[in-house]
Amino acid sequence: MYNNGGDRMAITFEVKHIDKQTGARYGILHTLHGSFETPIFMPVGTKATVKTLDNIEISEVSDGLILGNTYHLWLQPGDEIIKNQGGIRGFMKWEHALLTDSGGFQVFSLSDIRKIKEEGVTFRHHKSGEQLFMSPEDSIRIQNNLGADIIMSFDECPPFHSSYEYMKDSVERTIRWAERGKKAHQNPTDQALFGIVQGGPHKDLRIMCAKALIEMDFPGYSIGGLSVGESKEEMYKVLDYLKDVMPSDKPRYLMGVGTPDDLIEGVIRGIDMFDCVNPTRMARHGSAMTSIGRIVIKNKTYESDITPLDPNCDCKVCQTHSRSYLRHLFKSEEYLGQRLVSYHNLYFLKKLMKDIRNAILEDRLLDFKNEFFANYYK
RNA sequence: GGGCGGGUAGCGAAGUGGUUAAACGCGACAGACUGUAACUCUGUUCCUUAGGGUUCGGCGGUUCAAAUCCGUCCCCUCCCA
Repeated sequence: MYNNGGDRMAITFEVKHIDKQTGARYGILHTLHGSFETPIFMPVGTKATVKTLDNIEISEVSDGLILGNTYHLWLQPGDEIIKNQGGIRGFMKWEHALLTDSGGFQVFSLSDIRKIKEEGVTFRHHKSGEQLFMSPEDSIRIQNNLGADIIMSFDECPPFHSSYEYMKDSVERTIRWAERGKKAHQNPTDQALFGIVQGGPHKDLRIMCAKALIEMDFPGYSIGGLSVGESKEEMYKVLDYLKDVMPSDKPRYLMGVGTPDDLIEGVIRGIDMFDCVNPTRMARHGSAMTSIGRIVIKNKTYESDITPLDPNCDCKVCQTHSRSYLRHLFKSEEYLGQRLVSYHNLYFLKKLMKDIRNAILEDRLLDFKNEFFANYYK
């Protein structure tokens, strides 16, 4: 259908409606394993598991598109093993769509145990200490083996407040790596490779990076290097810089963002796709996302509270269990607590994205935002 | 009845004369968490009107100074009768 050249495309993207109040986009993202309404939130399943949940539950609390991670699956169990079982989809028996991150984020999160060179990144294995090396070509090769519908360029995710000189060098290298990755990509008709825009807080570097990637013509573009410790204002500013630079007919993916307020603000700034570990990590640490704000379910105040986690939620956890019971599960270190709150948090974001999409279709996203924040604190 | 060891903050447990309100662990109470090195990490945890005050089974001593030394009493473990 929308495939430029006549060849099969791994993904196609249609923008169906633009919200008159904010300019936010409603669209459909077609993959070979399902079509998805956007804006969409994608739960993170780093090691081919959305922590604590099984596939049925993941299906219930996602729209059918989840993440895996190149670096972690490369180390364990190894991408060849996964390839031989039909990729991540066959390996974990996930019937829907997948996206893999390239390992670029680990260049940031594992910064103490890695070295960056033009050729690629040397890591020290975080458990064994063994020397590892990943080039942009390696990352793509591994992602070809993992077989996700959407894959990412190998980038450097630099600290947000690196010096301008460092950031410029880093961005230029990330662009070269994107080019190398694109050349190494073996099956672009099955897997859509996205370029990742870096540049920290700098408008000129962000725009330069975006333009260079657009020149290479990727089927979608990611925005990286955000939600790494900078303020929300700084993050929103970067999105504003890029809003009119990024191609309007390609999906825009804001990597690593997933607080309710950031999702709304991101959508308003033209973002179509999000992922984040926040809902599941917070859940495992005993915090719930609710329509009135964050609830730390471990707190003593919920000891005898027989109301549901979120009184406005219709998920099975809120329909069944009390805050008192959930708090008890956490205080007594029972795994079920982590599972139930993970389920609820993802459901909450799924519902939020649904509400956002409806608001866009009805040209009232700004009203929706104001209503949402009227009840929501923190 | 005799002998040994012991009683330290909510619990466990260091400390055997002087920066010791007392290590550390657990528990408790808070906080953090945004492309997952994460069931992880951080802080507080005798009282306080924040100046101080009162502590290491009880009472009484020694000393400039005691959880630490001495006497005595109470309680606990184990062993012998």
